[in-house]
Amino acid sequence: MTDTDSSPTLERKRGSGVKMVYDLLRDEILDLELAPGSPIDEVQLAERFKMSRTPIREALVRLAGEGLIDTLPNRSTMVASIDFLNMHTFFDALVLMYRVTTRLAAQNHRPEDLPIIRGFHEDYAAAIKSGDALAMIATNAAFHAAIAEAGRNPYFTSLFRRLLDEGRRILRLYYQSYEEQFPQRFVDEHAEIIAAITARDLEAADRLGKAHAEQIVQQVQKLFARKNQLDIAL
Amino acid sequence: MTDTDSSPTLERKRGSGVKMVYDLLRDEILDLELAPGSPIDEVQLAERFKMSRTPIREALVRLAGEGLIDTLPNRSTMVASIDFLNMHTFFDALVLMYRVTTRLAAQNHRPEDLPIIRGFHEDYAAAIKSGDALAMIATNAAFHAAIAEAGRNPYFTSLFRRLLDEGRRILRLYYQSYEEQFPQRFVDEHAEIIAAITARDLEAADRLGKAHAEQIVQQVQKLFARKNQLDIAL
DNA sequence: TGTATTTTTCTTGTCGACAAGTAAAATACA
DNA sequence: TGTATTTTACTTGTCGACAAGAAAAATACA
Repeated sequence: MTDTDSSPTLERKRGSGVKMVYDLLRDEILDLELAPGSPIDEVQLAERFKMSRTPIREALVRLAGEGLIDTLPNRSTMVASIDFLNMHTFFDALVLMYRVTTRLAAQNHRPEDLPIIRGFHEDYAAAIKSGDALAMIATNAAFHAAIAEAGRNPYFTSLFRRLLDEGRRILRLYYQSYEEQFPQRFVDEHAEIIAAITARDLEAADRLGKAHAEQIVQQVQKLFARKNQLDIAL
Repeated sequence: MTDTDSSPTLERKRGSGVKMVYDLLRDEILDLELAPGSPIDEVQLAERFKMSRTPIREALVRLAGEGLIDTLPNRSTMVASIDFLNMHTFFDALVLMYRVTTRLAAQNHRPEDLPIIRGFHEDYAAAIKSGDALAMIATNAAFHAAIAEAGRNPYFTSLFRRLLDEGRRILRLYYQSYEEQFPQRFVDEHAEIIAAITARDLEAADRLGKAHAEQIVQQVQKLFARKNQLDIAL
């Protein structure tokens, strides 16, 4: 039974290997299961996934293209480090994309987009209630990604997704050490944003998106400052 | 002499093959030497560059990551087509990035950035004078990319580069059929932008960047409309 | 003991070959 | 002649093996 079901070698469809490796490594990187700077070994991955190095390599090339891993030619490849010194450039880009995607969603959304957005909104509220930090991070990102999709500008959406990914890493960094809650206020702000989008109120969506983004940035900076303080104290 | 110098097979350094293929294909795609939708054959490229399919493949994966080629699994891979229907999303993103990068350059540039920007400005003026459409397109993109670099936000810079690439393709599309000149006005606007950046005048840089971008968008839309008119007439 | 040089080891980059999957061509059939 | 089915041809995806480059280890030398 288990023999035929989970056959040890190959029961994989032809191009699915790379996607599987790509998705899994991506998640492990974003959840900090693979620490920034930690080495990535091709043969090790090949053994782990029971496939040759070729598809592994393809997945790594893709991850490198998105800046999630760094490659030193002829030497090693490792998980991209988090650039604390230039964190402000990240915040700048994040705030602007929150604004733009929310505004565009108010302008371009279609009726069928709203239930999807509301669904993630409820997931987020549930995550807040349960106090599951990882779920908060993930559902918040999904909520805003859905809004961006409704804005229907693939250039903004792809940059925004990249920023949300990077944000997932950064938040994970803090929420693994400190049991901190996202304030309830964020849930209310999400509700306001949905209302502005539904009403097609561009200016309100813009303003709320900006304010919400700045709240989140402040929250992260507060954690950042406190962590530094503790680090110095220890 | 020529035998040892240009030895027919391998005198290539170890990781340089992919880069060469990547750069060359990228240029051919952006200059429309490879038409959108035209097929890309791996073995053909392997023969052309006298290397195995592996490095070719890696270059293609990278190009696919940047959206320059589309891959149909198990079937074919071809040059990405230009999406005329959603051109406005491209223009929206382009205008915003012009604004943001120009503003940030006014804020964050260092003294050593200015000569580089001025250099591309002169190249652009020369291209306008000589009437070389391709050089106009290339030097204009280089000018604004340099400004973006001076703004020192890698997230904006990378999106902006992607947009400038796509713009290079679109402009190339029109300037191959119509011998049109970029107006002299663009040169003057470039000079104003440099002045605003040098003076660290954020608001002026923002305003000029936006106005300049909208000028360019208008220019393209004018060509676009005229082409459609001609297409209908024929 | 400390430094320079050689050797070894380990990782990545490239290759040629084969297998899987798809589209086109050829064949069979009505 | 027109359609369904089989066969062929061609392209991509994967594999195992080998070669090049760089770091680490070992050796030689002062």
